[in-house]
Amino acid sequence: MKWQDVGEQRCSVARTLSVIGDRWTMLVLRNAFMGVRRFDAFQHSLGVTRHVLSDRLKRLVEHDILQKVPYQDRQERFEYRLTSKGRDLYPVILSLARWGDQWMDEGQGAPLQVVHKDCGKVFTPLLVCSECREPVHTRSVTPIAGPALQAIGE
Amino acid sequence: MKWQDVGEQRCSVARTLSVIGDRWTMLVLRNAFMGVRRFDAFQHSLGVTRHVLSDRLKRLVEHDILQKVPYQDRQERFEYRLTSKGRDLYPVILSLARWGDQWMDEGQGAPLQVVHKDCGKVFTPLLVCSECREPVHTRSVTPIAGPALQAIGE
DNA sequence: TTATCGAGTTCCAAAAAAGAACCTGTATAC
DNA sequence: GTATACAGGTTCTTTTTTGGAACTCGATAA
Repeated sequence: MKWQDVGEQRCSVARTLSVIGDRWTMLVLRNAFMGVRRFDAFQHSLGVTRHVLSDRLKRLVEHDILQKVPYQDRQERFEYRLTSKGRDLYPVILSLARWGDQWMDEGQGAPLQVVHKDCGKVFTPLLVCSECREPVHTRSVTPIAGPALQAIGE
Repeated sequence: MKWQDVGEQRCSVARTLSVIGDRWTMLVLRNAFMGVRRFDAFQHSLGVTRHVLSDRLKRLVEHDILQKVPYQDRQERFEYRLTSKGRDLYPVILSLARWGDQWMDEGQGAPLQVVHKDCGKVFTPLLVCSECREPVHTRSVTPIAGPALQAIGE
């Protein structure tokens, strides 16, 4: 199967990955969350080739994850900002960071920590059930067919 | 920068992505969470080439995310099972699925829903602060240098 | 005896990424 | 008024990675 076809599967993970699942895109987003907005800033901070960066930014804009906003009049210059669709990827980035902190830290602890402004404490992100607010683990979950699958009788 | 070098950055997201951040690995893991364990089952369910699958499984085993477990004696056959390090990636997969449900559903709703056995309800995964249990958003978070960075005086 | 299965490996062509150089308007320095 | 810098790309060539299909290998079933 070609990678382009992955996005057409009836699976939300596959659809998501077809947009942001390539090598560099997620790192572009990480930097966007850290406040990076301009082409050259992305390029220097990531070390990705300009070619690939250009391509990825274009794709993120097409998918309305980033938005090109002009910041200069005389000569048109744009910066790339997260849209609400893009900001909504924060749990993904935080989950990746959390896992890296825990399993890839080489015994040194997290390189960055996050403070929750609302309560003022250093925290770790925790994935909980929206209904009972208890942490969710593999074993405590059962998948069932959702509306999109029920509709086609599967 | 070459992709191999990404894992050496002092960033947990980069380190994580250097292991699981390529096109197919995350889909392999999604299927592992759905109970897939054998080579051919992965291959058929994903449509990935055997070559790439073989390579990705090898890498996941090297990084102790999957474990090869023999399930047959006469001729050695193995199945791939998630280790605890691997199971700990569940929040990542759930976050990806959640985002896809919300933004890539083409108006049809989620293909799969998840039931939380502990409370018996269909839920959406929610990322909360480990300290105050309130949902975490981009704007309510401040990153600070963690132990690994403080140690080298940055 | 031939066929099949599971779990790969090998080979070749096609696609994508790396790396570097080049382009294009503006602005600023000399 | 020429030279240089800068932001934001594009073009080019080389290297890596995929995609696709065929082949291997030992064990078993028909």
